[in-house]
Amino acid sequence: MTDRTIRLLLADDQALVRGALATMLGLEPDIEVVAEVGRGDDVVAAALGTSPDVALLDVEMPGLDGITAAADLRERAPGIRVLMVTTFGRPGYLRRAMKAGVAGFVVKDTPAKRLAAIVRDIDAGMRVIDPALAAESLASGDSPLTERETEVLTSAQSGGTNADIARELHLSEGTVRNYLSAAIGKTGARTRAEAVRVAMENGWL
Amino acid sequence: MTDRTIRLLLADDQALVRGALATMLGLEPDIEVVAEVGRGDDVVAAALGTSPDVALLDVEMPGLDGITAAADLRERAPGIRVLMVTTFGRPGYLRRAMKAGVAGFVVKDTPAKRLAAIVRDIDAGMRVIDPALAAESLASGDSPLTERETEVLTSAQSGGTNADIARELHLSEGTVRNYLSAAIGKTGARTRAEAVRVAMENGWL
DNA sequence: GCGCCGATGTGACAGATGTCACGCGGATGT
DNA sequence: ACATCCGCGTGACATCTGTCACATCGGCGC
Repeated sequence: MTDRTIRLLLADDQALVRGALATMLGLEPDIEVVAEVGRGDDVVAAALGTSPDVALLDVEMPGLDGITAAADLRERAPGIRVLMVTTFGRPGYLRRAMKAGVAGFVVKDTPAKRLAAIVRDIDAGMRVIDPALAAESLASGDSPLTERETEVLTSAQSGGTNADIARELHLSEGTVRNYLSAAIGKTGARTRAEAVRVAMENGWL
Repeated sequence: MTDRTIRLLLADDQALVRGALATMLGLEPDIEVVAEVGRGDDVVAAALGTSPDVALLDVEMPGLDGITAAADLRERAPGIRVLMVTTFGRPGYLRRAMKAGVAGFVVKDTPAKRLAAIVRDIDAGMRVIDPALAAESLASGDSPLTERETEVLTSAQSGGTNADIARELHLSEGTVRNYLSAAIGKTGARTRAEAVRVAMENGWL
């Protein structure tokens, strides 16, 4: 098991970051970057074609978000261990990522020097979770919002009126008002805009 | 002038990205990374202490945003040429960055291989502007919002009521309503939330 | 079965929001 | 000097929002 080369798949939508990470990790003698993709919906195909040991996925990607890509990967290529890397430490991301069966989750604040070590740990079968994020996740807990409330809040993000939201979700305007009122109450906000902000910050959307 | 080493200052709040860029650019024989900072308000001090030729600044940073940092740099150390690098191609950023006197502006979608070449061009006195961004900037034009309208919209981002905004900006509630009404009209929106979204997308905030 | 809860809806009401007309003063350009 | 624009404000008005009480219906647990 020692002296083996770790085959790595890299997925990040920002070419500059992707390239820089590839160069940096490629310098490690025991790591070989075998695939680089910039879209979430290219991940599975690249993985099947290059059979990496570890897949390093960004959460935010066009086409398909990293978490969904991770879930797909688990289904189509269960042997590949996934390490999620993300810009923002939204607690909701962590929860969803864990459900998708990822092996590790770190934020981009992690010192660059440590990344190679983390990749090795992941390859060795360890779980690596950013401790600050894990704490945040426990603190913020599960979403208190029901499915409908979440839908309504999501629809409210774009700034439409109750009538707009009602049309979009095929509900009556009064019902939309009720859900929004409930969501506002549960988030401790005083307006819909504030509720949207709070829910987003907690990863409930 | 040839065969000289380009001294580079790197500023990005994400340690992973910063480190990866430093490693990658450090591999170039004619580039030396002489300073790495993660906060906008550390840029000037680091620049004065290490006298770099080129400063590569991210727009989004805690403490002080990259554009303001670039303006400060221009004042305190006018010899240093600034290259802005950013995640999102908000047209407003480009305009403000140009006003701050930066020498180059590229998005993080730029292929990693090109970055070293761009740094060399910047050092050689060239201007490097992402062409897609430049076009977008022309298309979206200058902000139609007055200073006050912009302030009120900015304050409205957090989701507070008119009364909250009035308190924050020391205005009367009626005045806040007027500015918001004007901003809503100018952005073609129908609610404040929509106006905030439109203004953000156009880089007017 | 019975109770509870979430989804859905209605009606009513106070308060917030968006629009409009209008006023005043200061800065700026011609 | 004069017009014009912006900053700042007031008052009035229609509409939208947020809250509450209440009702129906379908699951789900016990």
